[in-house]
Amino acid sequence: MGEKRVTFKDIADHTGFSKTTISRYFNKPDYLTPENRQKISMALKELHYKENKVAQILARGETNFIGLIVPHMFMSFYSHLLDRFLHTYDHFDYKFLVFSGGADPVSERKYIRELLSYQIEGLVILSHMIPSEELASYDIPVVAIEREDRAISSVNTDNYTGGVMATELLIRNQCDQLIYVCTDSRQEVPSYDRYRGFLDTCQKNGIAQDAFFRDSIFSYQMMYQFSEHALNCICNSHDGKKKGIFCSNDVTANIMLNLLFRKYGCLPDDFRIIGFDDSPTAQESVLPLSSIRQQIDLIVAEAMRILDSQIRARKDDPSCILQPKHSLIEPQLIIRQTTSG
Amino acid sequence: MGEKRVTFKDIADHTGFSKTTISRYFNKPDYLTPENRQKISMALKELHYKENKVAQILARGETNFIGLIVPHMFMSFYSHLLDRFLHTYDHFDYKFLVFSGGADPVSERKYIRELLSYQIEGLVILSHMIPSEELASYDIPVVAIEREDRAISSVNTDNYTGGVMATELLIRNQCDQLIYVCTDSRQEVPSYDRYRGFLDTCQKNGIAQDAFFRDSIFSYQMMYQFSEHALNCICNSHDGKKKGIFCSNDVTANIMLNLLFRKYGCLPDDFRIIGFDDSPTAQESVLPLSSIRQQIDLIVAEAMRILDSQIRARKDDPSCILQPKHSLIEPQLIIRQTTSG
DNA sequence: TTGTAAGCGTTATCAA
DNA sequence: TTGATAACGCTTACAA
Repeated sequence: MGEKRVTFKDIADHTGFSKTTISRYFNKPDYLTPENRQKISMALKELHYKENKVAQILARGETNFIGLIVPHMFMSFYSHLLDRFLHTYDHFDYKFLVFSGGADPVSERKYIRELLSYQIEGLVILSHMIPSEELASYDIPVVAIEREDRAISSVNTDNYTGGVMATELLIRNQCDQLIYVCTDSRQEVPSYDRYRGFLDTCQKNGIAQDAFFRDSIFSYQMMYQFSEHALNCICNSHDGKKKGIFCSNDVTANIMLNLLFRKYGCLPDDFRIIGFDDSPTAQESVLPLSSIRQQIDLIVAEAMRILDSQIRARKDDPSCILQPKHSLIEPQLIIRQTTSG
Repeated sequence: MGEKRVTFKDIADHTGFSKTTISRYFNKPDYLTPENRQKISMALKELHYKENKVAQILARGETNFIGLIVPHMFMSFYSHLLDRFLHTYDHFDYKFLVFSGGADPVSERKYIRELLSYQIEGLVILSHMIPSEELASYDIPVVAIEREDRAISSVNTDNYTGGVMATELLIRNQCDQLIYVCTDSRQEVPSYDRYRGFLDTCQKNGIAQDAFFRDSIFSYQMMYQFSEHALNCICNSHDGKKKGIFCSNDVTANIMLNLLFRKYGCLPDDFRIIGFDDSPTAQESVLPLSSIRQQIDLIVAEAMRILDSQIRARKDDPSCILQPKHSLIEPQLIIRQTTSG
């Protein structure tokens, strides 16, 4: 209980070596003779030495900290991403200082200032509060995922292709009226490309299309109401047609499916639905939902590749300029029971 | 680009004060005259000073780091907890170093060693890999949530009461055959108390009961298969009775509900279902699921209260003994459409 | 192969 | 109200 901290000095005194030699035991063990290594090793155990990386940081000027800001964790997309980032520790040895997004830019700036004061070497940003130009101005490597990324590096799903895949599947399902339902109407967000892919594909195939956008959705309740409203409109406007609904996320798709299921006890033949993300919701819904999978493992791997290479570049040449890199990851079409083949 | 780090020394040189005075500007501003404060403030801006908390840690011996180990983030319970913990930053100023659980105790021990080397002042542990006795031996404040907690502090939902609530609701629904379906059979886990509450309530009311346990479930697929198997058994064994199914989590309950819905197009009248956690799944399922809510906000608030008080106690008296505290948080009965009143 | 001594950027203790 | 000076625990030239 309450033992004083054991330091290199204590080990040095106990073994008769200098602090330097103890340091070398950890960093350049080859310089020591096996016997001396043995001696030090014993002393470390006897005195219950515990290493202190804070001191090491100060001396070396490297923290191996990466800051990570998620907007929230209620969308499984974000928690899944976070999980994968944390697991990169096994490869990269970066430790993650994590913040869950503020309600406003002010508190998020506070988070970032705090992160910088801990000398983070890079930042992963999933939240949308701060414009990329400001993030770039902090002059550390930053990589964004599925958010506005004009001035910073980013990794995103190839949303356009995802939109095309979903739309083509609905067309193969003989739908003659396609509808895009979206819970975020901002054009600067990468996911807006899903709509572009949808539109182009409808046009190319000469299929009628319709779309519902809604902004500022902060809760499941809001999403439910919006979906219900959209579905009512769809039923009223496109009666008699075979309707293919493409939702910008699985939660919305699931709500649509549930509404139909409660009404008809099944997915009626004149409806086809596909979601986006391939989140757990997609397989857990009453009828497993077709979806466009975002390959989160690949997204994270690529994000870390970019971040790590920029961090290394900075260590070689602290004044080097950080060129934003933008990577796209292929989506995957996941066909389940709300569409056929 | 590539500016050298600006330190107190630079500010001191620039203003003609000493480093000490600059430090005081931040920590004891009252000692300075307003004019001098002004001068320093200007200099900080001109030179673009950025504070360095790593140096501060070393000098002060306080990190304000809390380590946090989640088992994974695929169960929304954990990601929700994590989200709430991160948000306590606004009250407590603790920063969280987060690890997502290892596959085995060996890698998890590595995480803990790393955390300790960063001089964390406390540990929140949600994963199950390391026995509490070992965690206690690290001699820093530790608080566990919904895991084995013999030797460490913990905050848990009052699972027994939760079990009673669920069971009583099913009885009020005129069920005459109750079934508990559980995806974790370890008796040392707090959630086992749900079963005890279930059993006692069945006995007290003289209602027939049955139970299905399965261990080592690592994926949705396994959970699905287990649920399907259990439901088949239930249908075969208890035909003609009104069956009240109490699932140890909402995901299992949702699977059961989906299986019934696909078969019958509705929840048949001789079935009632209730889950546990009140996770998003519960409201998103085809028929909104009744559930026992774990009050995550309260759990986290209480966990931080315990942790913070032990951390403070340790600062006053580094040799003080850490008495494990165990708190229970009341669950809430959430009645939705898979049970009535 | 090992040691000396000067950092790293703060804070704490005294003294003025 | 301010300033020297010595920590904090480790790394890193440079020297031996």
